[in-house]
Amino acid sequence: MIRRPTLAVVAEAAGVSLKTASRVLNREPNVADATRERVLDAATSLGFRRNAVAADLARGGFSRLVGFITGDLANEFYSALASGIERELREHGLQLLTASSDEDPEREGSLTGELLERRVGALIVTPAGADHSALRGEIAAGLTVVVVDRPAAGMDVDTVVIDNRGGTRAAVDHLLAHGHRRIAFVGDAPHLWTYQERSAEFLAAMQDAGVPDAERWLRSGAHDAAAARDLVVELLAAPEPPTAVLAANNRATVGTLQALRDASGGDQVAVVGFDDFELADLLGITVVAYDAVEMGRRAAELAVARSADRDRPVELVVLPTRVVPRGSGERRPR
Amino acid sequence: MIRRPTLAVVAEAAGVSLKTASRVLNREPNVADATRERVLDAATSLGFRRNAVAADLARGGFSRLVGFITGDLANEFYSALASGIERELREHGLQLLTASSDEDPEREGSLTGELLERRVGALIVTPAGADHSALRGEIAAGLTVVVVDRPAAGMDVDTVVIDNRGGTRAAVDHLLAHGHRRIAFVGDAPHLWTYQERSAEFLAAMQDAGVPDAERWLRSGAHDAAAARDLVVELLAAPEPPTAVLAANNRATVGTLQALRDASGGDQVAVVGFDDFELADLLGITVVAYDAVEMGRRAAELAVARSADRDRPVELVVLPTRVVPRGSGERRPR
DNA sequence: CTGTTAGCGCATTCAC
DNA sequence: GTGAATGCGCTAACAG
Repeated sequence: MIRRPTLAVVAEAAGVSLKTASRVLNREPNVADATRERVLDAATSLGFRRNAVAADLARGGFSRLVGFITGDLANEFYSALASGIERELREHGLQLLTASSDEDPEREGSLTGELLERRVGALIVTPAGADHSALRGEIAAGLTVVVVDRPAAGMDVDTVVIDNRGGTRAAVDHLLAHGHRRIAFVGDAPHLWTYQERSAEFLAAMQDAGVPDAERWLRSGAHDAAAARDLVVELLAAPEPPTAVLAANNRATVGTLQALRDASGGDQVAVVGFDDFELADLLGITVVAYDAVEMGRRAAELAVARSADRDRPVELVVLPTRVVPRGSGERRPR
Repeated sequence: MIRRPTLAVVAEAAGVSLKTASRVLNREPNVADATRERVLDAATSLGFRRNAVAADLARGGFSRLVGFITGDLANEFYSALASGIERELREHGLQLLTASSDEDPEREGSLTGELLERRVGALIVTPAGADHSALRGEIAAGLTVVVVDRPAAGMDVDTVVIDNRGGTRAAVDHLLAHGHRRIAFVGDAPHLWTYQERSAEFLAAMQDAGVPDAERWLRSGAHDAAAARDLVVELLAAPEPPTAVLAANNRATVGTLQALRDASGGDQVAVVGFDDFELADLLGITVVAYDAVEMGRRAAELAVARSADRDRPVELVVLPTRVVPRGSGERRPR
């Protein structure tokens, strides 16, 4: 285990002071070309590599790391976010530190702590719980926090979300335009902000279309595909079965498709899913799509901007969605 | 922007020396209970948070960070890896630093540099290129490197891969057992180690089965779904069209399915895909499956083990695969 | 059980 | 253009 050369060693080898070596390696001006080259030569021949840990400590304040606390890295939505975040950070010479909360508020809290110990310059969070008192204190202490996917209740921070209401409205209108009236909404946990937004807009759109009591076809609890399937099976067996289903997220879509595959006449039921997925094209599933990578990129952008200017106004970025027709959403009721 | 209290401040508030405060906060023994409590009280009331940057520097050597260089974080395979890695690292008090190489060897090199500056204790890499000269030097200098998914040519490091040959053999045998002889293999870029393993075993298995000239049905270049589709379309139009297709990765599987959907009689062709995917179940696609999260976990485990014992023998972990029959692989030739 | 003395590797004054 | 001195916040020997 060889010891890495330090700046001091490089400086000595080049016959200059530590500070001059530091200037060269940080590309600072006011160094004679000859000196610069001597230092550079010494550095490469010694295999010097700067120590970012020491540099960050010396500089004081924050490190050049940004933390990302996500619900579940293995979920394709969150990994798309991470990908966009990482790409944008890199442009600014920042590195990404990721951590999974497993959607557990308590874990989210302890992860926040660990990342803060690392003195991250900013924290990008997909809030799991409702209580962010810990974070609030940190923000007061100067921490940059950006929230993605869902707003953090009661916190005045930069936020990036998609246009949940617009997407839902467009999906419902799409189905209405194809002649459907009995449209079901299959959503996940009622306490999620995205559920609330989407379900509320669903009801509003139905009401605007003159369909009374749309609550009949409103279901929640589809936190996974199996639960969604059960909900759809039950809907189909009810007195007034829906002729179309709006699945409120990608897991709900999978469950819906499973239920329809198994049901007699299931292939007659129209389906629109929220969230695009790779095989939707192959399966011919109409979806409400948006760009998750861009979402991450924008979040990172906001984090960088606020770190540079703590006094800028808090921003709320709402990304557009669009309906992508692929067949399943264009079936007409019989 | 408030200044965080340091250990020294906490110590003073508690009326003890810096070192004693350090002992308490690091849960070291040999501190009187009364003292311990005084320090803890001071720490919490001051809102103290240890500075991991300073701690790592003082400890010297490496930081408590582990780097992961992946091909593309947005790809579900890599994000599953990342998820497994992160989970295992957390158990050991380590944090994960992720970076995407975009499968570009040059980028892989510069990312390696950046992570090393951060003094990561270990590097987990999905090697993009063939040249790892930079890494080799670092390993000599004491860096722990673990390689996942594909071995790094000419480097004697801990490695985690799946049983590509066994999986391929099982898939071919599965198709043979269902009566197929004209089996096609649709693989991605020929320079990829996984391609070489899988294609070689495909040919060997065919030969063992007494099918001559299986090269007729061997294709490469399916780096994305569109390319795979073209390859399959061409295969089906040839004089001796295959009655079954073994798609060598998840993108190839998608392309194959697209081609079969569009071809007349395509629904007669059997399909087995390498790599499982969420909707394979719904689509009834038989696949060669394995556990990518576990793969990441094992890699992290190896990284931790080697960091603790630099002299342990280099390990090669080969994870099992299994054929999951779902219908598409059980069709018999007509 | 507790405190003192030195650094870790670098950046940052301020001189020269 | 260049350098000497000082400190970032903490850990690590040693002493007491």
